[in-house]
Amino acid sequence: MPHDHSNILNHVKAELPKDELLQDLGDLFKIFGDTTRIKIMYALHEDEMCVCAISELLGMTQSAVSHQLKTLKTANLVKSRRDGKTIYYSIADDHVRTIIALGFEHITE
Amino acid sequence: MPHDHSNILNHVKAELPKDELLQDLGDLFKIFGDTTRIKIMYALHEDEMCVCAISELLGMTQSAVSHQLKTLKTANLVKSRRDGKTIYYSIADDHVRTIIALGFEHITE
DNA sequence: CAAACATATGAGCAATTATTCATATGAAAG
DNA sequence: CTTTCATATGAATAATTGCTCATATGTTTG
Repeated sequence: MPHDHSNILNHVKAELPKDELLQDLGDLFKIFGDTTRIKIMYALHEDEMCVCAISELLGMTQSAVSHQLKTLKTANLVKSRRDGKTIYYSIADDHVRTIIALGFEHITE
Repeated sequence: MPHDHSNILNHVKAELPKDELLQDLGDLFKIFGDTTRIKIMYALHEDEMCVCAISELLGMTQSAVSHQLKTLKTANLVKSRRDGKTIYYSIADDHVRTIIALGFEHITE
């Protein structure tokens, strides 16, 4: 007879947030889970930058960077402002900085 | 003539961690970027659990759960101990809890 | 030692996704 | 109003990855 877990299961089930929320949480971290996007966020850590500066920094196509910036913006991780022809991107809020900093701590110990 | 970014670029380049580290950081978050793994980590939030309890909780194959637990363990996000036939998994360190909590904050505001 | 239980693992398939390429939009300059 | 610069976007491709299925490993019990 396989062993029983009803005690633990009932307890954990009560604590576990709704599926939809956990899905959103996964989707959020999925966005952090790409080197290009991490580099972009790290680059914007201190100051705003325009798209072509970012592509130059990363040695990547303007198109590729634009695609990723859109992903980041949709997730409210970066924001943008227009100044004439150029568009400047910057970090949307401090959660982004803190999450990255924590991740950094984890891998560098 | 395209506009120049040498000032910003020099500054940011100096601040940016090495590629390898940023890659590792992305790889770490990639692991948080899956609903199943998020659920597992959340379930282990308070207490340890054995593999079959986790699969029962998530309504997933033991095999699928085992595969994900391996991923989590390789990344030092969970640890395990054996007690007879069963193996209990638990959260490896507090970074995991904090990172999830921060992600939660970000999406629920 | 054989049977039952708990977990791990390898190969394969299906789905997701990051980049590229071509092109579109939008703004300033001449 | 045409050209140039800056950015955005859609479609297609290549690579990654989560799950399934079959099977292996490890542990206890009879």
